[in-house]
Amino acid sequence: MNPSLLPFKHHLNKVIPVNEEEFEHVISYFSVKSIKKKEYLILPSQVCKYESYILSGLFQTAVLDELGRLHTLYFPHEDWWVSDFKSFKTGQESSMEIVTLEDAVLLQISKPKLEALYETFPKFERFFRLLNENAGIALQDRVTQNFVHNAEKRYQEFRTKYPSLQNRLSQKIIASYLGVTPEYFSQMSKKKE
Amino acid sequence: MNPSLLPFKHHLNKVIPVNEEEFEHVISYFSVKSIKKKEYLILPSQVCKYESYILSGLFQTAVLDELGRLHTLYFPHEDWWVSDFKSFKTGQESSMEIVTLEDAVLLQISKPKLEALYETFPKFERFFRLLNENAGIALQDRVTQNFVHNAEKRYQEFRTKYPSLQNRLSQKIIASYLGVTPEYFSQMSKKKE
DNA sequence: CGAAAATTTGACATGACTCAACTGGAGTGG
DNA sequence: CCACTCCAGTTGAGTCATGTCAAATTTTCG
Repeated sequence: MNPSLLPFKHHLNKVIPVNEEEFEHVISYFSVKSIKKKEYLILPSQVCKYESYILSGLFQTAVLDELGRLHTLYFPHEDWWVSDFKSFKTGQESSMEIVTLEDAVLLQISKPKLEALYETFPKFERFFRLLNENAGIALQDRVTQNFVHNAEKRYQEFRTKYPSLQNRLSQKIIASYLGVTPEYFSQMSKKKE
Repeated sequence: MNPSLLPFKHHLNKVIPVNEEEFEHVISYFSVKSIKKKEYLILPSQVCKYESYILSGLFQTAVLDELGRLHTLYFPHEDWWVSDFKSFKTGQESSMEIVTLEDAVLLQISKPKLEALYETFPKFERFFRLLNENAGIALQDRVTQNFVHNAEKRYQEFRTKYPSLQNRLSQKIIASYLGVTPEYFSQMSKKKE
């Protein structure tokens, strides 16, 4: 087995036990893709054709409002998945953009392949069920946080939750995740020293 | 078969084909529960022990902030599910409250029963995977809406998305869903005539 | 080095909140 | 069936968190 795929094997094994033979079977449904910093994985009005496991790299998934402002939903990074799962599931055009913030390597699976994999390896159905459960919890937490805390507290929460991301992101981009303007974010940070 | 269970059978059949025998098998894992208006299905610091399909009724799922203000996440109603799925999945104490806004009848399944059902009827694994996908999409839409629209537009969206709920909810409760105070909501509605 | 982008700063604007007072049902007990 | 209470809803004055715009400064990176 290609040793660069090891993180993916560990990722699977954290959720469902997979032996060597099964792993070879699963991996045959995926393809490797490299993508450079500042390239787009998805642009609005494209259809999301893949679910992508991130071997390395960092992304920003964001939506654009009518005034041209970008709002960041999350920052998918190594050992997690990236896609517009609404567009992937429904086949509709995406309304979000996904851009690479650091050079990345992905393992991609298309929808037909994924559906075939569910049939040939039913454990994968469970794997994606559990993945979706976790994603749902994270999203619900995000809705809750935005309700319950002001921008300053949200920033604190962000720092304690994702300490490793803090120095990989510009202030402008963190502001767009917190839902405030870069100007306000600047004042806010200054105040706290 | 008890005809009052028909909506549940249709609900399943919309996602996975289930014949009569299979349906009898599935239903044997569930129990019926009736709950009166203003009763609590979950209170903060309780553990959520069931996933509940709603045969009839209307709920409010909400979180309380440090200032004692209630923020509504959603309004589960007939032909959908209600639970604190984070607490259900992890076994941790819930941080939300789920209260009945109208008399309700539920079909409940406990975690051990659900796990047994996944084993005896693997199609159910797929059913819950698809359910979770839809829930994730709905939650992501909610995060997006809150970013992109101000309170007034969010109210318009709410009305077009859930026309049937509008007259079943008080203004105070709608305000807590939109993330504004009842006072501000009142002014906002007045302005729009 | 030079251009473009990120960040900072300050003056001003506004969406939304707070608090308090008032109105008007809805439900309850006598 | 009235009197009473209790919420929901309304209104208005004052305030605060956050946004807007524009200019200055610093950083990034080709």
